[in-house]
Amino acid sequence: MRIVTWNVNSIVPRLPRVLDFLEQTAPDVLCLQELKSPTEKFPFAEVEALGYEVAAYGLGRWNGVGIVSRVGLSDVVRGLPGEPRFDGAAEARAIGATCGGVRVWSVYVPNGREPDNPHYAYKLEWLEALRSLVSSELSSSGPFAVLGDFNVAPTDADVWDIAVFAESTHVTKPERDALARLRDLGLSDVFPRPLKYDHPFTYWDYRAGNFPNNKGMRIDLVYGNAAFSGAVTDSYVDRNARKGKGPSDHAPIVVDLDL
DNA sequence: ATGTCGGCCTCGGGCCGA
Repeated sequence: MRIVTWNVNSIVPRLPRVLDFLEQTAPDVLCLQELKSPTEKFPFAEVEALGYEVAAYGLGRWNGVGIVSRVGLSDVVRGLPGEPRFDGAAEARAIGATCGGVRVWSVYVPNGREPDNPHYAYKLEWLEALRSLVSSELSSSGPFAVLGDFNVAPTDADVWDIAVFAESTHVTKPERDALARLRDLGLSDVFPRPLKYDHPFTYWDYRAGNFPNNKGMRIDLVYGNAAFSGAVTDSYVDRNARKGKGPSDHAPIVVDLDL
């Protein structure tokens, strides 16, 4: 089985690339983040024409997540139980489904903005809701994974220059501790291989030539339980999908499993 | 370079979010 996670930075302008990716890379399951589109505006017909089922969850112009599968799509859950709201509004940042016997969650963790911004406290609360969800879902021992844009770089090596992030979110101890608590539940970081350079960054800001200079971050992650991680045969960041005209600012992570 | 994208409101360009 091949499972992919990809923050596409808006599904509508990215659709040609997503369709091409589905044909070329042929994932069985594709977890999407940052649809930037309400559910009803998802391009269902174009994706379904390639033989996939779609579960999308979008509540407006921001956020939005989805799961695309050609190996079944059942027991869909939209949102995390007990998730916090931001500024009084619900946001579409998590969707779960069972695909080909694997329980999969596609997540788009809040950015946090700055450490003193209310969005940062919201981010930590959201990660705690994710921890509760994972804790409850791990009572079953089948293959399970949370994949997506975590907006946290787990270690200093996961940013191109830690000095640049001295006053920033994505690298603070509370954020990293939240990831550690997820791992403590029995998940492990399925660490992908890079296709180029020595570190598998997954995100490069559009500005200032960050991508050609490889000024990237590893903030898209695959956290799997033992049944999932033990079945992994390969994992890589498809940085080729970040190249050319009209890319997302994130690259997909491709995970192959003996499942 | 405060550097680039994308959505939205609204039809030119500003604002917000990342």
